[in-house]
Amino acid sequence: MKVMKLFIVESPVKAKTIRKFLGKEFIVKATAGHIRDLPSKELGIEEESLKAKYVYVKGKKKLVEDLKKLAKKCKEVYIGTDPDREGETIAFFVREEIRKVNPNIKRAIFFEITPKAIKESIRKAGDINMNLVYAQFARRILDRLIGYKVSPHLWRTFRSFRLSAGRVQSPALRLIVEREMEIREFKPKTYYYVKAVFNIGENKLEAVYDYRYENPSDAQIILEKIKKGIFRVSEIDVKKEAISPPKPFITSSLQAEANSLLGFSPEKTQSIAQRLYEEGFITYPRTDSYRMNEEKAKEFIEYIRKNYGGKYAGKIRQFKDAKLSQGAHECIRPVSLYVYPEEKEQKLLYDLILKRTLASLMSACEVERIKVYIEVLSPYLKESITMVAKMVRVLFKGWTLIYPYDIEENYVGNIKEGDILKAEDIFIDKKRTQPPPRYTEGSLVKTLEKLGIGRPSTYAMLTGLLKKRGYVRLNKRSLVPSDVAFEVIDYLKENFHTLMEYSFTADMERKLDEIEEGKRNWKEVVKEIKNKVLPYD
DNA sequence: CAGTGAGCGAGCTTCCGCTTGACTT
Repeated sequence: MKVMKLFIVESPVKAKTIRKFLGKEFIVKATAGHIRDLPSKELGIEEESLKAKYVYVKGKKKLVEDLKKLAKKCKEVYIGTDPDREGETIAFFVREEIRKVNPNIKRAIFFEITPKAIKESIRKAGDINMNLVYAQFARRILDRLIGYKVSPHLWRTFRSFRLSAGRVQSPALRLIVEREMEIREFKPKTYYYVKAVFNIGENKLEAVYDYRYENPSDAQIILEKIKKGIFRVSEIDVKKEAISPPKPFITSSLQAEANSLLGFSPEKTQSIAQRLYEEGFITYPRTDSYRMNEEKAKEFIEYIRKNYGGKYAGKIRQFKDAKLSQGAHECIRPVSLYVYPEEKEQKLLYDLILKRTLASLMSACEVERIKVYIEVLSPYLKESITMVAKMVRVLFKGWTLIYPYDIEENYVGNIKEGDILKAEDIFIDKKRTQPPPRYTEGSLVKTLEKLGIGRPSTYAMLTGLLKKRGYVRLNKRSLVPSDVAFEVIDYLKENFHTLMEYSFTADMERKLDEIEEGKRNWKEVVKEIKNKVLPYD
C-alpha cells in the first residue's frame, strides 16, 4: 500500500522550506529550473511543421530518473512549479516524464510560501494549463529562430564568428549605441546669465535673471544696468507638494539602486541577493511583482509606528504591477525584522532592501516649493526685469527620513511681497549645456524593464553577454559601445528593422497573451511573427 | 619539380529564460 506523496517545485530552497510545512507523508523535491530545452548545437526546429526537438538540460537526466523512481513509489504526485508561463512548461515536461510510471499527477498552484497557501494548493490542485505551455513554446521557438537565423548573417557580413543578435540583446545594444551617437553629436553651448545673492537676515538667497546670453559682453551690459537698480519682491508663489514613497524593490529596481548607491554591478547584486534568499533573510530575488504579503505589510507598518512614530506610518496598500508582469512572486523584502546578516556586503544590500521596504510603507514627504519673483527697478532699464529665486522647504520628512532622496532644502526665512532686498553681490555666471549621460548597467536594466524587454532572471547576465561579444566595455560605471557595435546596429536596423523596434517584445508579448487566453493557436502566432522578422527566409 | 589555385568537406559559432552547484581561472 503506497502512502507517500511527492511534491515537486523549481527551487531547492523552496523545497527545503515546504518540507517543513508538509507532514511526513510528503517527499519534496526540486527541478532546479527547466529540465528539457532545445539543443544548443543545432536549430532543433522543423520549420514547416514547427516540430521542436527537446533534449535534457545538462545534468538533468539523472535528476529526472531520480524523480521517476520516487514517483513510482508514491501514491500521488503534485507539481508545484512557479505559477507562470515558464513554471507551467516545467510542470508539463515533468508530467510527460512521470506519467510513464505514475499517472496520478496534479498541478498545485500557490503565490506565497506559507503553510496555509501550500496546503490549499494541494487541496485545489488541478490540471496543467496547456495554453500557458503553448505560449512558452511560442516564446522559446521565436527566440531560437531569431537568434540562430539572424546571428549567421552577422558572421558572414562582418567575417567574424561569435557575433550574435537576439530579441533582447539587439534592442539593448541599440539603446547603448544610439545614446553614444547623441553624445558624439552633442555640441556643448556655454551661456552667460546674471546671478544675484541677497541678504535675508543672516541668510543668503540666490536669484537669477534667466536670460541666456551667448556673449559675455551682452550679459555684462545688462549686469551693469541691474547693478544700479533696486530689488523689490513683486510676487511669491507657494506650492505644496507631496512626494510619494517609492514602490518596494523588484529585481530591476534593486539592481539599479544597488548600482547607483552601492556601486554593485547587477551580477554582484544578484549573487548577494541569492545568498540572502538562501539563508532566509529576504524573499525570492527574481521577481517583477510589487505584491507584498498583507500580514507582513501590517507588521512592517507597526514597526514604523513604534520606531519612528505614528505620523510616519503610511497606509497599507498594494502597488500595481507592470502590464507585462507575470506575478509569480512577491516583491523583494525582508522575511523578518529580527534577523540580520553578518557578512559585510550582504549587510549593505540587506540594509538597502530593509530601508526600501519600510520606506514604501511610510507616509509621503511634504515640501513647499516657493518661487520669489524679484522686480528690478532701474531707470537704466527700458523694460522691467524680473529675477527669480527658488526655495524648497521640507515640512515633513515622511519616508525620506530613512531612505536616500535628493532634496536640497534652502529655505532662508519669511519673505513678503513688497520687501526691498539688499544685494550682497551681483555677477555673471556661466554654464555649459550637458550631453545626455551614458547608460550604466543599472539604468540600462531599468530602461529595458520599462520597455518590457528581458526578464528578472536575465537582466544581470545581459552586459556580460554584450561584453563577451565585444559590443561594449565598461568605463567607470558607464557602458561604452565598440566600433563593431555601431556597425552591427546599423546593419540590423537596415535588414531586420522589425526586430530592432523597441516595441517588438511588447508586441510579441500581446500575442503570447492571446495564446494564454486560448484565443490563438501558438503555431500561427510563431509563423506570423517569424515572417515579419525574417521575411526573406 | 616546386609553387599555385580550385574544389571539397569537416567543424564551429548563435538565442532567451528557469534554476543551482560543480567546475576552472
